[in-house]
Amino acid sequence: MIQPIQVLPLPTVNMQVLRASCSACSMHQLCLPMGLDEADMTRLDAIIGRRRRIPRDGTLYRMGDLFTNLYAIRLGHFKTYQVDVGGEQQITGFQMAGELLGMDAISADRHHCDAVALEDSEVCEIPFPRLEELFGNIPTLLHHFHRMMSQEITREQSVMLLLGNMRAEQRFAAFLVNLSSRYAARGYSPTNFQLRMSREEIGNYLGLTIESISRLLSRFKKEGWLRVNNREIEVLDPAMLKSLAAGSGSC
Amino acid sequence: MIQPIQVLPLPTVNMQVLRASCSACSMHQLCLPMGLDEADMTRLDAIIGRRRRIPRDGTLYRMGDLFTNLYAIRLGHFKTYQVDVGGEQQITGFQMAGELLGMDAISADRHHCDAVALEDSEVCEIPFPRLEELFGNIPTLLHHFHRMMSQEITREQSVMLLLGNMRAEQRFAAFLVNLSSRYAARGYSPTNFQLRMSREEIGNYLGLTIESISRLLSRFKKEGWLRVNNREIEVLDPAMLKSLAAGSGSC
DNA sequence: CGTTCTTTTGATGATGCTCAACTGGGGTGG
DNA sequence: CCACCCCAGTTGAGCATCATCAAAAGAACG
Repeated sequence: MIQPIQVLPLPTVNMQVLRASCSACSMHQLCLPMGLDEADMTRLDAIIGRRRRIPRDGTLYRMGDLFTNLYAIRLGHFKTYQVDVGGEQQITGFQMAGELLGMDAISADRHHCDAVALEDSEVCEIPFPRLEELFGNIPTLLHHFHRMMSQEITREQSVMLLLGNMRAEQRFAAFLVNLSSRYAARGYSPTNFQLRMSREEIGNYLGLTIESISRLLSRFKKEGWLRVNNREIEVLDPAMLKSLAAGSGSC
Repeated sequence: MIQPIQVLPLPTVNMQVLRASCSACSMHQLCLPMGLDEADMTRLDAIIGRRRRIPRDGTLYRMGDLFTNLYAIRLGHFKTYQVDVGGEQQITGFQMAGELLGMDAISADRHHCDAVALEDSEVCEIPFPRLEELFGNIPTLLHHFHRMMSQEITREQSVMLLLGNMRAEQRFAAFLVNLSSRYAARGYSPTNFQLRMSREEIGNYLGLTIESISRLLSRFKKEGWLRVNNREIEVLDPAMLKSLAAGSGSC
């Protein structure tokens, strides 16, 4: 991916103003501009104001913040989580490049969760009111936007299935299979990748404790299904993981 | 609600062709036409083809069915559930009048779950391609549609929080509080209502067993927080339920 | 090299599941 | 009308899974 050379005049952190361009972005086959022709992509580019860098552990938005933008992840990884009244956090998703953040905020005009970068990341800011104006003129864009929202709904339904019905082993296998396929869709190896999140974050997402995750990793390693080195994962037996995730663990 | 008098010429079940009219529907303040003026509501009415009756336990659509329509519930209650490879079902939601069914199907052009009526019900069929055409002309409608999809996303996130973080008692209290507030929004009593779903379905939804639900009901009754008679619920201590749902159960 | 945070591993225990028996209401047929 | 069945729900006893608590071992960082 070609990065324009930058001269940085004392940049305020997080506020790097770089022209975002969908046509030049390697993610445009997965992201919002999918399927647009040159002309329409230019019109989309015109409303995307700037790219914004978020450092590791930096917050993109917080629950309760006024909703003005959607964010397309251009680079890096994020987590989103809700905080309940008791202060407990529940991670509702891990997002990677090409995915859209903030769709849950449309309903109440305020963000419904926190979004935090798991590593140094970059997003494209998409002012939602201007995007809505574009919808009237580019039906393809609108349709694809609906697909992305719908996809978020089905993704969450799958997590509900996971949290409601699966045992620990199955949850964790499903988690790995999911990551694997998403990396594959981005042209990365489905068998060798880095976990960008801590054991604790994985556990939180899966409704398990950090200790359980650690034990599962150890066991999967011992069984020869994985090679594990800190956050470096090598999947040795993808078929086995898939069958575990499908629930045929004990059969 | 005024029902037009019908002469029924050997109606095929489920295929009752009745003109649906948003303007005459008591749910239009909650449903898709929310906020539309007379003229736009008429245009929406024009594309809504028919009302369809679904008897108790009748299937509105099945996972894998081609996606052609959204459905607005006019009357009655539904459940949606996913079936995993092992044949286990996970209920992903209970829907009531004024709510929209089928939004999860947009992403893949096929339904992603089954929708089944919990009692004799009626829906309005909304052909999605025609709705999309309308979006170009009625920005208010589009915006509200986005709010409804977004609301579904936040709803599911709350269920993830529930399934991932809460203990049984808290889950069940949250479930009751949720039902209560939805009935209130529809002008029904928030303290006296009928459960339309079985104990087993509640348990499935909450990631618990039927026995646990039964025990929780007995305990809530014993504590004096509820009066229970089969599926008839009377909430005696709404504040207590809310505080349980918020996680201050043991404090 | 020490400090701190993350992860691993072990021992113990509680929450909620499984299995089983029983109750009660509603419908059916004698 | 009553006997019976069937299904949904209730209640109890024992147990498994995963959480909790504790301690030690590795990484990461200055």
